[in-house]
Formats: sequence, structure tokens, C-alpha cells
Amino acid sequence: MDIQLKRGLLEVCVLAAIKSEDSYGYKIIKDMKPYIPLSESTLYTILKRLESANMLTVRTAEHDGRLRKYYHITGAGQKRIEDFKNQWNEILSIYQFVTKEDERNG
Amino acid sequence: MDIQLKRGLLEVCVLAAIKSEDSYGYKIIKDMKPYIPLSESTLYTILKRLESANMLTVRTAEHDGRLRKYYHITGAGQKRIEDFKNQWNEILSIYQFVTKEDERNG
DNA sequence: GCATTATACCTCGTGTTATGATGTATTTCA
DNA sequence: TGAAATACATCATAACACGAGGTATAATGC
Repeated sequence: MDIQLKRGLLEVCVLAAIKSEDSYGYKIIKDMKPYIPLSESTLYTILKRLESANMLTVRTAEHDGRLRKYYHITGAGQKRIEDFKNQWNEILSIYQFVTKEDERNG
Repeated sequence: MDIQLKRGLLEVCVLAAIKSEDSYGYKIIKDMKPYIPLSESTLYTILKRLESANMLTVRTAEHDGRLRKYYHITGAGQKRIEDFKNQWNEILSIYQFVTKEDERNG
């Protein structure tokens, strides 16, 4: 996937990865991998950003003797997903603009 | 439209704006405005980038006593549009990932 | 005649962001 | 015993959109 195109989707995908159930870094990466592969450094940057924006909250819990940080989506985070959905029509119209019949060669 | 989301679409849109007919800066901005508004500084940055990547060629012509720089799409530019089209299915699957039923609240 | 707007181009500095490289520490499995 | 998986984190870098600013001519309004 094109890096630039990824940019607009990454944040929302991370939120989507925790919206049904609280999750943690390593699992988020595995869940997103089939859709958008991302590195750990990228994910933790995004998680920090989303936390600063109050789109998620963090809670540390022990699991098999290892610490995990569980991320929980907030109302603002859910709104972020809704905003993305609302932009979808704009994206579709852009897709049509890009793919519409080319008179020069068509 | 979300700035980050714009990033992946701007370049392809500029190429789409010149694919049927050679065009020039001012007109490209007006043509794109209904889909993605962009500033002149952004456009000229992108045009330079696309020229460096051999995705378009430039030709200067006089029009009503004013100089215009006409941009012409190349094969590489057309391929860039094709690549975008080919990524569309990935974007759709991401959209579904983001919008799929939320068991926590749904 | 004069001011404003539209047309048409360009550069520079800045802030945001994705990512590779790197580091720490534990558990599991060969 | 040593490699891989799990799980977290930071830093430097490069790409990029954009506001602010600059130059110049044509058209329009008063």
C-alpha cells in the first residue's frame, strides 16, 4: 500500500482495532496486518498521539508475568471513526474523478 | 477533508486533472476544487515532484499575453493512476474493517 | 483615472508524521 | 543454550501540505 495513502487510514484503523474490545500493542499489529501492516514504532507513535487527543485511555495489566498496556476507545475516538465514515462519500467522488473515462485514450 | 487522508489522494488527483487534456496550474486548482481544494503552494510542490518522477512533462505557451505552463501526463503518470485503481480493493477492505459491526455497542 | 479582483506563476519555513534503527526484558521452544 | 516470540519504548530522519510572502498582467467596477 502506498505510504501516503496509508497516512489517512492508519489512525482510524488503530481505533477500529480497539473499538469492539480493549486491545494492546502487539495484538493490534497482528489484527491490522491483513489490512495495513505497520511497524511497532509507527503504532506506538500513533497510540501516543491518540492518547494525547483523548481518543483512547490506557490501563496497565499483568498477563502471564508480563505487563500489557490495554487501550480503550473513548467517545472522541468513536467520533473520529464516525467522521471517517462521513468522509467516505467524498473519497468515493474523488475515486470517480480519478477513474472517469479518459477521452484522450478511451 | 482530513489532511492525512488528502495526502494519498492529492498526487493522483493532479494526474487525473491532466489525463484527458493538458492543463495548467490555475485551471488544475479550479478543476480539483469540488473534489479536493488545494492551495497554490501545495499544487506547485506536487507538480515539481511529479515532473522529477517523470510522471508529467511541461511546456510553456503564451495565452492572451500571459505565459502558461501546460502539463502533459506521461506513461509513468498513467501507470500511477492504474496503481491507484489497483489499490482500491485494499482501501475497500480497510473501510470494511473500520466500519464493521461493533459488538461492544452494536 | 484608480482600485480591486482574477489570472498565473514561484519560494521558503514550519509542523506533522511514518519508519528504520536501536534498546530493554520476559517466556517459550528446539 | 540460543533463537524466536511476546511486549514495551525512544530517537533521528525524510517526506510532505500549507501558510505567508513575492512578482506580474488583464479585467472589472466605481
